[in-house]
Amino acid sequence: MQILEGLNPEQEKAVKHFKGPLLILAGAGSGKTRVLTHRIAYLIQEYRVNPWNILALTFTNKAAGEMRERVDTIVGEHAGDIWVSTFHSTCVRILRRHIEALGYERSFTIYDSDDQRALMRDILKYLQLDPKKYKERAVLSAISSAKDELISPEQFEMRAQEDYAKKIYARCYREYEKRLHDSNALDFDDLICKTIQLFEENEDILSYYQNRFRFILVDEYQDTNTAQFRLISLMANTADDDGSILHNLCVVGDDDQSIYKFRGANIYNILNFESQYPEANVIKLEENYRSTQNILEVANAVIKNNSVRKEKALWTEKPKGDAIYYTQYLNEYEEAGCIADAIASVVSNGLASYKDFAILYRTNAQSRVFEEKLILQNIPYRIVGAINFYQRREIKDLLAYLRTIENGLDDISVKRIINVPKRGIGLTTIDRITNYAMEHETSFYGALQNYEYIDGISRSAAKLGSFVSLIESFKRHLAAPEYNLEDLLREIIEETGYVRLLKEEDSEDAEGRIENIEELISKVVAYEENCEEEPTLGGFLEEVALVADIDNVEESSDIVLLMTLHSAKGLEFPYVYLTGMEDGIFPSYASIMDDDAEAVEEERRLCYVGITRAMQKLSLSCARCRFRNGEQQFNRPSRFIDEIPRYLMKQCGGMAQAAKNSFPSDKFTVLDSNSVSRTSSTKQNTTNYSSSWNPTANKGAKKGGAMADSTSLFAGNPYISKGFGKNTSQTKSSSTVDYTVGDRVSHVRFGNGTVTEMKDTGGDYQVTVAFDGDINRKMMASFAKLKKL
DNA sequence: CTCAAGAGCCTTTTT
DNA sequence: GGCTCTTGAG
Repeated sequence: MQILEGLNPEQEKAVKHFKGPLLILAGAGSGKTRVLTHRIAYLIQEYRVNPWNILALTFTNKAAGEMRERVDTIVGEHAGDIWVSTFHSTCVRILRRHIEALGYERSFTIYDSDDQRALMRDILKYLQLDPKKYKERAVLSAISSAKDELISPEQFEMRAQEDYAKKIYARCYREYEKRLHDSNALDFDDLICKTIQLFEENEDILSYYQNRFRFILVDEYQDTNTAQFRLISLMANTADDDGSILHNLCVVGDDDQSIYKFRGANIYNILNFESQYPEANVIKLEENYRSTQNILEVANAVIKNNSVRKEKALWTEKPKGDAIYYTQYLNEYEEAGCIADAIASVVSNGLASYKDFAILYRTNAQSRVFEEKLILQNIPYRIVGAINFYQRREIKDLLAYLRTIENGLDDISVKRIINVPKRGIGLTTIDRITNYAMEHETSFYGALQNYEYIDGISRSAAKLGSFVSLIESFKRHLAAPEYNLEDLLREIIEETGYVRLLKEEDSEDAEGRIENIEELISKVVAYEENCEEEPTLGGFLEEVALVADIDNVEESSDIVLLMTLHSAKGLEFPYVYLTGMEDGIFPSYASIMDDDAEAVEEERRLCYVGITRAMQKLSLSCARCRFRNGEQQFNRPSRFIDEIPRYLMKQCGGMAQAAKNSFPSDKFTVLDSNSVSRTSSTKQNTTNYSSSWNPTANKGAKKGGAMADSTSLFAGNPYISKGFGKNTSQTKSSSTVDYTVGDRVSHVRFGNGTVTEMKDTGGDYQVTVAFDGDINRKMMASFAKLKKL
């Protein structure tokens, strides 16, 4: 039997399982996608299940696409009938067919977080709430959590009891729901919730889908929230041939990789699966096919500190592999610089190519320094996440035109473009139109169409009129046969002068925007060409609304990837840099301060995810200080570093001495050069700092040699490379500072000032200077290069 | 109505 | 440090 070939006994058991609920606890790198795809193939070929009856759910389009591809190759014919897609796309597909039953039109718009914020801003203004006390984000996140837990505005209000703030939230929630409905729009959470509502209120529709999806498979089950669980359990209620009810539900997940609590993910969905479905089979996949033994040992050592988890231990038949590298740098610039150097060096030695590397960090804000240093080294890279292509201003503007054409009730989109590009329609006019719309219970665009009847806008009337006729002409043209979406988009750009105005700006910024717009045009063209059904404006907008940045990462391009740990889930790389390993960064300050002790456990799971991305080499790093929110911050190494057994780690970088001085009470003791050579017996001696740690020195090393291989990963510390020798602490010891509190000093950039404070931070001074002109600055003595006057 | 400068907030993570 | 929103002058 070909389908079972190459599977281990546990995997085979999972693939062969037929009816009834199945929980597969799949550790990182244990081949879960393989099990899912082979299981689908087995269902079809061995159990004669109609492909049409299979639904596979994932969280990202990328995961769905990969599964689709693999299923297609094993299943071959009729694979297209299998429904493989994300939760959100699945729901949109269902809603596009049936949403009229809920009082929406099929052309509904999907609001992203920017739209949600714009809408909430309007609402807070309308309810005349103090914007200092009630923040859009806070209100929206309360609403989102409520929706994830399937709590309606009415239930929310009841629960608020006498809590004043909660009652206000409840009012916002209710108004928000009303406005979404009036705008014929759904937010991300609604896609799931409205589908549930549809099923619960329409038994015929539900039973259609129950019959259709006789076998349901869910990937990354640990990330499902309460609503998603409800959705799945509603559908997975299939009447068997003998009339008995079956739950043909196969979920795959790893509780140790549950990292989306902030998005409502309920880890107890996976922890309690067996009590929800007492008849469930449970299979554990613990053999890892991805990482070396050392990497796995580190991962296990960290994750075992969590109390809320199912006991399991990953193992592998792979060799021990390299030690895990750990370096404490002076600051984030040194960290990024050394990593960039190291990558350049490994690649130029032909040991790996750019695409083998990933730089991971906790927050998107950390990416900038890496970007800077990679550019310096001419290393091709791509930052994943940060700003999604479709969130860029110029793209959202043009999409707002398209959305206005598709769904005129979408007030947020109409308001976005009514004065973009500038048409001389100001805030006062917009407010008047809004009021008119309220009074006459019509949409903003509806009011706009009646502009002649609105009081007090005489001066802008002509402008409003031409805006309306512009939109109407777009609509008319689109209705014409032979006229396609590309024509429409080009016409919008032409008629509004959007690109022309950008060209007149003649700035670098504008140039980038024009490039993005060209990219958008090609995305429209690609959609029209690849679309499986008849391409429509609604179809395009839907596709665009549901893509994540990670979905657009192409495997073929040879570039270094930079991304958050969250984005990295599900990916693997030969070389992984886990950066910013500092208490306060990772685990985040918020999680450390959280009343709920489980908050740090979630961070630890995130750390586990990061570690298990690495196939061959894993490097951990932190910085003693870094800039955050405009000021310098000092952090001790992450508590997760403490949790890693020392014998697995190879301490790198010349900061050993400084680190020791700086954190004498830390549990983690920095290795000295002797213990480095002792613990790294599997490798050649690497204690000769001055030669082997210098990336330029490595260029002369024999290609593929163990030394170049293992040491070049860390380019070490700039003081050494620059030839200062081993006495690192000398270069910034107190002896070089000839000023003290009260002295007048001068700085290259900030000019003259007076020293107001000096703190010994272990090997260096943190100096606070009051510069003339009322600027106070904290800086490190070793970098500030202050001159005594 | 538009533009420029200043204030304030932010940074935990995203479909 | 940077982005967005507010404020005030033209």
